[in-house]
Amino acid sequence: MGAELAFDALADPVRREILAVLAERDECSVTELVERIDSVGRTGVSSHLRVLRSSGLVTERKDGRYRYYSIDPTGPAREVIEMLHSLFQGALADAGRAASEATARTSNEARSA
Amino acid sequence: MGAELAFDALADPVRREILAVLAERDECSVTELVERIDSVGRTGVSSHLRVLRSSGLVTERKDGRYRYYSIDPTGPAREVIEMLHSLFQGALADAGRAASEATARTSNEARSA
DNA sequence: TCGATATGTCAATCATGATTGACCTGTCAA
DNA sequence: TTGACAGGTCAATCATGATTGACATATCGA
Repeated sequence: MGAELAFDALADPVRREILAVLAERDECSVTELVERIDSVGRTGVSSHLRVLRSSGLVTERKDGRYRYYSIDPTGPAREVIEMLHSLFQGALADAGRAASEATARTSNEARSA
Repeated sequence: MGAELAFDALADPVRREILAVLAERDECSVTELVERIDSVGRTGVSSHLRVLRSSGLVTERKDGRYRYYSIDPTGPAREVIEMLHSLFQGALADAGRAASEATARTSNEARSA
């Protein structure tokens, strides 16, 4: 449910760039973000922030005329990571088991870890 | 890099549905997938499989006239999960300290880093 | 060989989203 | 109060992608 919007939000490279900036700084005003992001202008950043906000990946704190954005890890972000684990970690376990069996039988390097 | 295509591939709900089917079955032919996926027709499934294939999230094994698809956890999938961790786990650690007693009832293996 | 099956590809259509300039609102500082 | 600043919203443009029917290719079975 929430993961739906989150996956969509994560698909855009500009939004991932915004998230990366927010990840290294604790909080960030919109102007700071605009200074950091070169690929789009202020309107674009604002538009992407709306998507990130409504997806639940970031939170907004209003203080005077500033709006401070920060990453919200308690929402769909966790859901997304758990979904990816359930999608890929099973096959990862299978691949690991198959690789160990293969290395046990024949010393053959088929997978690059 | 590889994660770029993977994030894009993961954004579509039909592709996530395909991945979910592949996650519960070990291998799957295209026809099996088409039977499982109702939202799009055979051409759509094939188109989505191409995106998933070129993103590195799935692998293809050809056998006669069948093509068996399976999840590839050794590629960008791992990269995506790691990137999401680096984006959200810092803030998650901060929030987790405050809610550590709340999450004590569920077994979390996130601490085994 | 011939027909049926499995699957990919192409072209066209259609919907969605990214980007931007212009404009509006609210807030601070003088 | 007024001007400057922070930020959102709107309408328009433009690019990208999702979907499908038609066609092509390859393989199996009779």
